[in-house]
Amino acid sequence: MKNSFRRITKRKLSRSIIANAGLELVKDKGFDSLTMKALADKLNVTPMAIYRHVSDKSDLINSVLDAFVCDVDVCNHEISNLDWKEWLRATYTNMYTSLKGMPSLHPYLGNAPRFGPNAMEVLSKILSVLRTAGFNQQQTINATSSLTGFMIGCSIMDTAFHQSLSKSQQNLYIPSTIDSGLDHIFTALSLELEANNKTKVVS
Amino acid sequence: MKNSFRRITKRKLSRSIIANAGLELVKDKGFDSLTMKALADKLNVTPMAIYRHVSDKSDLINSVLDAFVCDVDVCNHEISNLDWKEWLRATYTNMYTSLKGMPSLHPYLGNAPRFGPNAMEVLSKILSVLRTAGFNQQQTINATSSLTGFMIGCSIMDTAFHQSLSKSQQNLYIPSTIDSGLDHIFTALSLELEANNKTKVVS
DNA sequence: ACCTGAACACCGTTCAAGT
DNA sequence: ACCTGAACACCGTTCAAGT
Repeated sequence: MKNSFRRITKRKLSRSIIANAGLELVKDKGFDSLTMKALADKLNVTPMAIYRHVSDKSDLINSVLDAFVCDVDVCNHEISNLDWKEWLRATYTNMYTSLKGMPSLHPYLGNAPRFGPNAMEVLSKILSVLRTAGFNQQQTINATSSLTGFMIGCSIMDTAFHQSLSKSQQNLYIPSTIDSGLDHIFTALSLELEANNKTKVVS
Repeated sequence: MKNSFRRITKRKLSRSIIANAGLELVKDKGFDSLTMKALADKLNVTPMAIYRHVSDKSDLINSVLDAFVCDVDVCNHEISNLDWKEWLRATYTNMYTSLKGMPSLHPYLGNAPRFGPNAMEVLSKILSVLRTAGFNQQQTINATSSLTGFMIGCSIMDTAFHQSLSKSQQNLYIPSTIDSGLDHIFTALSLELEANNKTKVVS
């Protein structure tokens, strides 16, 4: 009785509760609003209470980013039903769309964030899809780097491009979707895979 | 006499002097060291003197970024001597190498920076090379977006990837150069161009 | 173990004042 | 026109103290 009471009243905070509250804050009021004080107010605690669960602000940001990855759930489509290309297209398009919808997170991406557990899970799924498709280890790393780099850069660039053009240029600019770039990469990856299969038959 | 005296003693500051001092500060002491106070100390003025030439901190950052673009001079190779692919490869490799060498600038890239005059000059050169090569307007925009997005994303990712792997994984990880990704994109662009030329011949 | 309260050094930015 | 000096609200973070 006494124990269950303490279990309820204590431990109001946890790393994941903090991360999700932080994500909500960024969602609602943007990048700059994620401060220790604002987050503490949202959680009805003192700013210092947060430091019991995250080591510092950059640790907080990393866990918010990982909460975001978990939230958008980019890999919710079945692997088995699609070939590698379609699966990757769906996955990266999901990521891209999610990121574009949340430009407040962009500033964090440049800060060499550490991949959290959720991001790592997505990453390992991508790697395994590529390996299963027939790419060797180095090709898999290169492909993942190309795709991920392109997806992130593209979502950042689209925003930057648009802001940089003068008023008169803005109606000229048709924002590029991520599709054409993915087409570029997939075309090249397919060729790479064909070459792999040929040398396999020969040897 | 009096006028020339005033011209020398006054106007110690200018937008470009401030931008270059800011760039030096970031170069030497990293991202976090670019504060109004530190910059003012470097220039031997009061923090407030800077506000006469830049409107606020984000304006300062944009001008520092543009000073960086000017500094690295990515387009110093001749257009005429190379075909479009080689010229673009050289340009984007230059940018990538410069950015990798200055991770302190990465955080700014996520902040949807406004392209300054120097960046705009580079951008227009790239666009013109693609148009001259035979791409239509939409293809040119798509290609530029692919290449630039990939280049930026790749330099950010490489750093993030490396930091995220555990110690035991780190020796497994071979950092992907930008080359393979550019290969991917160029392969696809070449196919696109071939298709363009075919339809031209037909019509 | 978990949270609070007071304090610290620093940040960007404002305003009125000097020359 | 260009720069200074003092002040303001806010930031992340520390430390010792409470329960």
